[in-house]
Amino acid sequence: MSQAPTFSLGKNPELNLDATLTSGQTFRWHKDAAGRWTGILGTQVVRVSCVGDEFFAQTFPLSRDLTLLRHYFQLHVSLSNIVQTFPDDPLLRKAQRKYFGLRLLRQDPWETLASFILSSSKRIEHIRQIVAAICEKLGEPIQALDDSIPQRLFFSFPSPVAIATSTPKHLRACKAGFRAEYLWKTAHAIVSGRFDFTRLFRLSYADAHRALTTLPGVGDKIADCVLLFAYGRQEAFPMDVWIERALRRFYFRGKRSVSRQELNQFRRTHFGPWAGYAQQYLFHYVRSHPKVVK
DNA sequence: AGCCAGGCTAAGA
DNA sequence: TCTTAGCATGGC
Repeated sequence: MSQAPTFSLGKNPELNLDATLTSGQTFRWHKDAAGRWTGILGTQVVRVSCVGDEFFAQTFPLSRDLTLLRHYFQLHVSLSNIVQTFPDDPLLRKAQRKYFGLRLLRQDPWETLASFILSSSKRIEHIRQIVAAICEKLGEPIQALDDSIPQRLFFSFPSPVAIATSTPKHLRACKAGFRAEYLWKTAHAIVSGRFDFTRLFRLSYADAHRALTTLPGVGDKIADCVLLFAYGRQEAFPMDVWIERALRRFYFRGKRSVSRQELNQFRRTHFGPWAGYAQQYLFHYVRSHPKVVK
């Protein structure tokens, strides 16, 4: 058998694969002993790595068109320009210094929506387990016929139809718990045409956010995750327990009496035009250094 | 053993 | 309009 060729996507010093792929925006990438990352984009298995400043990729089956990867990693986006717009405070300075190269991905809307419905009140490691189980049970098998891939069988992310024609009971067998009914009902809303997530691209942030929260299992936080990680809406600032702790501790001196509404007002105004990016740096930093907020 | 996790929903104040 | 119990599950 053969080995797939490796393509260069050029030099990019603004790409930190480890930070990007472990920062809780995506749940299906795996790192091998050589430091390469393997993931699934649609029905294609891809393997990426950085050597020095150079970004390399292999695709299975072979594809010479790397447009998909460039789009997924948003390689045209200048991180240094973005980081410049962040407010200047000690926490953000530390986060961006330590994890510079952390990029927001542009992921598939349905996979992002479904994954984050499954994410609620779960640790990232466990979200990965649930998503993996759902893909194995309901996704389509993908063969990566290449000698250099140890695990040759992968699975696509199950379509809305696949989820909808499954059952909540089946989804619970994937350890989805109480999120099973949410995912199943949301899949039905999409299959039936009651909800069209391609339409969201043309809506304002506020309207898209409102539309998403009509879905079962999707509230303010998950809507923001979907808008940020799949639709590229930089205003979205997902506030989970970690971000909330960080805001209270570092921007309100740990004052307990700060209301939720004050925090909302703050996150919408303080972080500038790339607030979503700032949020991702904060999140990854405090989650990697839990003691600074606990 | 008890607590917590990239929350949401519905009931009650 | 705002708070809060309840909801599965696994890891520490």
